Amino acid sequence: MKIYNTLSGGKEEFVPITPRKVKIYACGVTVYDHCHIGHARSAIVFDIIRKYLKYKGFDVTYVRNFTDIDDKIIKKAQQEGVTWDVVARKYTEEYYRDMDMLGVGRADVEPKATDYIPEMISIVQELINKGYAYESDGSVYFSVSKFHAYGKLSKRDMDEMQAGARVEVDERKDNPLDFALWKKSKEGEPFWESPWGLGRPGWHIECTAMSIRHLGETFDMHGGGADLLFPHHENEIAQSEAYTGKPFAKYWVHNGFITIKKEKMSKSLGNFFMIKEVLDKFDPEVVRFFLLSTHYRSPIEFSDEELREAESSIDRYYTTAVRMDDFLSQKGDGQNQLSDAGKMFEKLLLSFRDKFQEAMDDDFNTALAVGHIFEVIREANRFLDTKPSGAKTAELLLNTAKLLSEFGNVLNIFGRTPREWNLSLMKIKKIGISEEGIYEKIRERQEARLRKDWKSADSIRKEFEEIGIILEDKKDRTDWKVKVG
RNA sequence: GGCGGCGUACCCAAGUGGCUAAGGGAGAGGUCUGCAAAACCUUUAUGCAGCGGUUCAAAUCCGCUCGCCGCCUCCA
Repeated sequence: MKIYNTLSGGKEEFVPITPRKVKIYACGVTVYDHCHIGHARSAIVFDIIRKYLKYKGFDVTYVRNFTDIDDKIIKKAQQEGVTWDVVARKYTEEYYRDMDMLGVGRADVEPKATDYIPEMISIVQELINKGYAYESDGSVYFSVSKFHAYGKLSKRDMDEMQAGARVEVDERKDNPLDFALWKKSKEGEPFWESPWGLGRPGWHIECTAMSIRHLGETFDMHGGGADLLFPHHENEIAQSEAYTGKPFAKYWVHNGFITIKKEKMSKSLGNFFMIKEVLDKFDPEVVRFFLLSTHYRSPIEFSDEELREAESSIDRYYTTAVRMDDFLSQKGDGQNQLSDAGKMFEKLLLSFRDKFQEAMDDDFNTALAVGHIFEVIREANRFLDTKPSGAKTAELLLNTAKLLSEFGNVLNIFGRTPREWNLSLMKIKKIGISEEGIYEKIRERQEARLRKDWKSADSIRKEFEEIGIILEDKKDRTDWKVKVG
């Protein structure tokens, strides 16, 4: 399989350091505020990458950290008149709530920066000993000029960056590009004891400490949002490789941004949607599906309209699932031959696992994979339209359902029953009728239909339509579903 | 200024050298249906921002132009 590596700027054949094992470190969130949908994208992307690698048979160790001490947390704590750890705890809990609602799985290890202070201090000390870092007025800085490969990830030239002069000049630094490994704490700020006095870790050093501790000095994949590329990941590489003398992460994977009206969603622009407010209007599966319908490296435009389209797509799956379930719950008539249409469908079906994997093997092309899934769905519907029957057909449709759920498992979609999907839609769209109430009305309408009282039957259906429920008359019953899109 | 990306139908989107340019949504027509819905079929890009070039062959490679965006400062 091929993965795009930011370090090389191209797709590379994926070869794990240890055969069949993959070690992934993804940068998580700084717990100082609510999570927005951009955080969700990153979490979902790496969740799917991890799932697919497992599906392919790799033994995956996935680490995703929390930054629970930094300037923003301290600022927030001061604003709210609480201590930093209260803020960190509050937003960590909120992060978990959001992720649970979204259906994003936990990482195997979810370390917090402040649990690794001794490790960080010892790395910083070693960097000083090796001459890569220097102490200045109680803080410690990494000397960028000592690490000659600096800029290799973000493809930056140190001289040009200095010419850019957008870096804050700090008297205590030898070079404006040097970054803090350890920061002296000011009066009233949280602190830990260190050889350089009271202070706290710089932003980047935590990832070095935690990834090395849990994954080793060199590991397979390091990821995060594209905005972490510089300076965060560049600095991580510098301090980690200077410290160990070994290559840090082999593959660097960065997800693209979510945009609103073509602009990057960000806190500073104020154009962001919190995860919980999106989930107030859309089912979590819709959000996940939407994010997977565009390649993870591309920007993705976020809007209600796009989400409604995603909702319609998912509904198409569940509608087809009902048709397949209906067939499977029927008794076969003993006919044990597949029709010509069945044979053609069977042949086609057999090719789809390869197609799905081929798509995912190509830098996790979920958009293409989803396209293939909908081809299966169309073909399944087409086959069902031929009104097939028999045990062989049942077997074929069972295999179809299994295949779709196999793919769905990897992408974390299609995991529910059609009924669960519709009940969830009812809740989200705030349709004020119970499932019982629906069936009662359906029975009433059924009686009218038997009397051929089409007027009454149609008026009941009209009532349903007005509250957002669609009735489907079938051979032996009437089904209901929530109107989507 | 430096570095990077994008521009594919009405909308979203895959495709990065070679069969009829995936898939979803929307629209129109049809089949089915008491009528619907769903499903299926047909239809909506002789063309992939524009111009030029390389090639037997390009949406796909190269050059230029136009438009949009990102990073270079905390940021998923």
